[in-house]
Amino acid sequence: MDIHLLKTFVAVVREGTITRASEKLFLSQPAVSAHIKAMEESLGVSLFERTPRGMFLIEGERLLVKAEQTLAAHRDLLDEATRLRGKLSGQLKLGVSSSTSPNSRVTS
Amino acid sequence: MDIHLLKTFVAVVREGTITRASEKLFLSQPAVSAHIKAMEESLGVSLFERTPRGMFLIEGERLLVKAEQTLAAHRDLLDEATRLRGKLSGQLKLGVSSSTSPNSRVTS
DNA sequence: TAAAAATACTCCATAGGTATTTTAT
DNA sequence: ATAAAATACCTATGGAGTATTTTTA
Repeated sequence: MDIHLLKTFVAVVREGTITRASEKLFLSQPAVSAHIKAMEESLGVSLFERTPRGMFLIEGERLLVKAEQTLAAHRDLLDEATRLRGKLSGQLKLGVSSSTSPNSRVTS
Repeated sequence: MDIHLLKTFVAVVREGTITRASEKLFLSQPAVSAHIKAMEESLGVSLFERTPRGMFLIEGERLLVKAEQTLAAHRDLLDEATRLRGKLSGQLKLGVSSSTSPNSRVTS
């Protein structure tokens, strides 16, 4: 499962409609619809009640919490990577290396 | 980022070589190699020291912990989904629904 | 009937596999 | 020389978009 599915899930719950969520996420409406469908299928659970007014979570409060926790942990991971990037930079081949030795790694 | 990348990352750290990790993960060696590469690129950090003996984490203990925490949170999410599945089953259209009303949803 | 979601379709990017080459002790 | 990683190449699947249809209060 991709982290993006979780982001979409949370966005749809928050926004209440797939259409509004798709705007916030800068995705098309069908893409968001597909995310939700993929998530429901991979989890084996119908998550939402579909109505002409939008999407309503079925019994999914805890699932929402777990999704948010997973996203938070992933954000922490990214933050840690940023920390590392600062710490190690200079010894890495970042982006365009102008004829740098291919062996530019951490030596200690 | 896909959860699978994190699983691969953790497996490579644990096993010490991409080759052994690939066996545990039931993936080809190049697939695992690509996972690591993708992860390093998306994070912008070189995670491993490559040697003919295997892969060694560079300064990545905390990153490993964060990856494990994210995986744990995701596992919790899956568990919660299983719980929900049990709770809601019977009122869901699962697999082959033999001429069931399309309105078979939770009513309360 | 009107808003919202789902479907159909097309296209391209990506993921994974096998085979091979490169690397570094 | 050897175990391990990286690369090359190919194929198939999936993800995203636009356009359209279906749904239901």
